[in-house]
Amino acid sequence: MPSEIPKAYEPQKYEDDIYAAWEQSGLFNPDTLPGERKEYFSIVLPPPNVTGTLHLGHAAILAIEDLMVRFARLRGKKTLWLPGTDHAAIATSTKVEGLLQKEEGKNRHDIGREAFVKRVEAFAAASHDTIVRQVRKMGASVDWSREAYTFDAVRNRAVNLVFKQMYDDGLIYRGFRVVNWDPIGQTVISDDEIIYKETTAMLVTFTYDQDFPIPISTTRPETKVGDTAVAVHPDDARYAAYVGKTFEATFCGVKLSIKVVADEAVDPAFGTGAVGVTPAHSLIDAEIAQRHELPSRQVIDTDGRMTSDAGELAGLTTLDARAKATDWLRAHGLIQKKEDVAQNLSTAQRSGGAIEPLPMRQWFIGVNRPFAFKASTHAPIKGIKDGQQVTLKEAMQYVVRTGQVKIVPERFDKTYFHWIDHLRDWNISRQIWFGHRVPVWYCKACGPEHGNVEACRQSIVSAVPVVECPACKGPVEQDPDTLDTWFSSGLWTFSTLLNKDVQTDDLRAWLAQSPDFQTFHPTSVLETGYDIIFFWVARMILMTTYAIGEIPFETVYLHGLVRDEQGRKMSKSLGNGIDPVDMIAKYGADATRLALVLGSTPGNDMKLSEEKVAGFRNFTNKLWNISRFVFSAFSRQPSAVSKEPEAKTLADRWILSRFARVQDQVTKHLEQFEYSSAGETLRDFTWGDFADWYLEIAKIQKQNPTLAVSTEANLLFILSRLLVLWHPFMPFVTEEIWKHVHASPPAKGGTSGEAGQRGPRFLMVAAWPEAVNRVDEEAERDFAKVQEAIVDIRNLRAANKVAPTETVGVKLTDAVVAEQASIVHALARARAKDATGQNSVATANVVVYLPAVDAGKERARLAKELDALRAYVTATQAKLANAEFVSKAPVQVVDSMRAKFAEAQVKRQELEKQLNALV
RNA sequence: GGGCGGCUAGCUCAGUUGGUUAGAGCGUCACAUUGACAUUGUGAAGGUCAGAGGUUCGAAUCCUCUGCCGCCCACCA
Repeated sequence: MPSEIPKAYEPQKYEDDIYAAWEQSGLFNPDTLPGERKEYFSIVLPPPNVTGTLHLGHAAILAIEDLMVRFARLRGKKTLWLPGTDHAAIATSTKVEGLLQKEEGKNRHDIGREAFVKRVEAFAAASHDTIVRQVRKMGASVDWSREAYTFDAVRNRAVNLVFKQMYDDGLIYRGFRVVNWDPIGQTVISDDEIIYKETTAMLVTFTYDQDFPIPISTTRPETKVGDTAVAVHPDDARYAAYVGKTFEATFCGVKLSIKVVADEAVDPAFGTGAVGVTPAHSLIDAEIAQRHELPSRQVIDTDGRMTSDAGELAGLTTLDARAKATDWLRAHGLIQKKEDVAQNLSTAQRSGGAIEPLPMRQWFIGVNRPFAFKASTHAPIKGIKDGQQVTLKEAMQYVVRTGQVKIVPERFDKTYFHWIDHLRDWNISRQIWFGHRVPVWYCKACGPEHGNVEACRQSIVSAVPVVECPACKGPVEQDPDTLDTWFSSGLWTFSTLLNKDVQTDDLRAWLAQSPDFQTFHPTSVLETGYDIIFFWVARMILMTTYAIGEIPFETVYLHGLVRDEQGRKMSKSLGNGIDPVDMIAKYGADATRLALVLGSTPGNDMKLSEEKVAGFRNFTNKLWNISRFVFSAFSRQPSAVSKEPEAKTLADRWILSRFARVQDQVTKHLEQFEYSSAGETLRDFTWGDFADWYLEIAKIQKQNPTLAVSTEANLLFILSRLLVLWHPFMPFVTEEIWKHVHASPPAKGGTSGEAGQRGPRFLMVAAWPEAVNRVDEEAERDFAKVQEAIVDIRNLRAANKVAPTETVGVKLTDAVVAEQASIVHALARARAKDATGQNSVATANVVVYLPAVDAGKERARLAKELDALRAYVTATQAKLANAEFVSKAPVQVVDSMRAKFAEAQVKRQELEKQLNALV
């Protein structure tokens, strides 16, 4: 009953119950959505790390995606938002290792692989519940019945199948090369997991020994015991005489055999223009070495210590060795120069360890290797034929270039292509224990690791566990490495849609037997922060186009990162984080969501402050009170409740016109991913037009018996539709108010009757309002004048410049009916006070009359603009008519002149029409 | 070194194909308010749209250059 609606909206009272009711209703599940839904809309939740807690990045993802999803659902689409969590191999492993060290002073090797993995899994399971609870708090309408995990049995099978397929296609290979070794995490990492840190380093210029003719510069003297060459630029005259020669030198007790080679990679202007080449410990040097067939000598091991090949430096850490090597050089008088230089130190994203390039045998995905493309029969990529030879790089570029995958905002296309251009083969094996194990087995008895029986030379790659060597029936052991976590994430859009009950070793057959996949793939939108465009977005495109011949999603929507008031990234260590969980507790999920969506545009970072959230809490309360007024101020006659809107007064015409316009704009904005604009349009209408103006007018209109019913009908009409429009932005408060919209009015005598349901019980499955053609420009113009007049009157009255009985005029067009006079009149009275501070009871005579004065201003403006245009048209006409000019000007110039001219002509005609309408 | 973005009111930001007098929220100030809401209402002040040049009848918007801030990529050893 209206009188029972509390004065202020307290989100904490309602949110949990509403969410529980939604969840119970089955409406999150597309299979149990009401009505016939032909089109689908699907989106996967970027799986939060299972060990994490909800931060503002997640909150932004949830707010925006829930907005997309609820909009789609309200528009009658078969809508799936699929949740899940990410095992985040390295991140989780590192975290648990840290805890283990802290709590028990042990490392993972102390407790062994099996025990360690168990521990990680226990930890993951516990924190999984936390993050999932927090996702619910945000109001996310995800289908929990389909929840997936990147490291569960189904996803593991998918990973193994794709691995095998890639191996069979020659895309996955095992190679021995210089990789990024993280000595702290004790694993290799991919190029994308490196973070560069600005540091200063000592650049030392020296020669290996007294007899060596070419000085070189380095910041890492200790690695020079592994040098096998000195490279110079081919055009460098200083060293031309030495190129091709080999010199013997002894450095720190190591006998070096240094060949001088010429290579384009060397910058002759840097340092001495000569580079000591260390093939084993520098990627660039390894490439030089490959070009010149130079030998490689490893002098650093996986613990970051010098190997026994490092002569006097053997056994030292790299830092100690660096000091010792420098001392050695000084002692031998070989140093020519020492200077500080700025340097970008490579560190591991997760462990922070300084990356040590080491030559190792690892698994890679070859991005430049051609393979026979296998097209999808379900949703084929346009333009790549079945069997066509393509590379992964080409496929990744192709789907974006042809617009089959659209990136919003568009400018990230460039970032994406730039990344692909520089992409090297992707190192997918990791030496950590937590993660999808590389599905490769080696024969213990006769495999390449232990013998050289011909039949066993190949690794045994299999999607299903291998128990014995197919060749010799001997025992096998699985590759100890695990896969990069992004390998499994890359399959996410389709691996989450696989039917877990199907047993098959053929991925395509599996997909064919998975109804969810058939219905919901490719997904409609992938929404995430731009910071993981390479890690995730690009990898999904790579994996999905390759593995199933489909695009993973049609649109990529990249939101900006949420920063604090000083523009810093939110982080725990800085202590500057606004905790969304706190915000929800304090201001409600709706306010938190609004603060994250309004005032932020895709791809641009946003700053968030608590004040902003508080501001939107005020708005949720405003909407609540608007509803409270509408429900309580009227008798709620059934006749009004079920009535269509009726424009009896100017104010009615105006508000219905404005609403029709707003409804249309909001729908368009949402369709175009302009969420902030959609929300702002709605807020301005709701607060500014509807609450501040129409509600005030409604108070007056309802006193007029001939207007009471239609006014109520209009209020209810707009309010109920506003709730639908607002629902994707703030689902909780709108859902709560919705209950009142459809509650029956109190029966005569005071007892409330049976709830007379009209429309669906849940707002979340109400119908998105149909577009209506009710825009009434005349009413909008007239009402604007009334508003202006009212404001003028108030100001004049406030300044006591108008006597209480003075007449103030406002001109309206002929559609004005008698009611308008009283409306304007009453509003002026309500807001005016005389100079003594007393409410002025004496009525200001506000009369609506019809002098044609106020068109003057606008006419003058239009005339001015028109004059300018006319002058232009005349001048251009002359120019274009001038054959001499045209013959001199290039064709394009003349064409663009003509186009502009035509445009100006159209514009001129429009203006003339407008002007004539005013006269 | 290469690329991308930003610079609009005190603060945070909109500004959608170039077009009336450049907008919103917060903040500030003034006024109002017993009846939907003080989590309120009305109004005001506050902007040479970073700078310079160009295209145009007309530029915050398009082009060129410059400055400052930020991000991404590369990694000169």
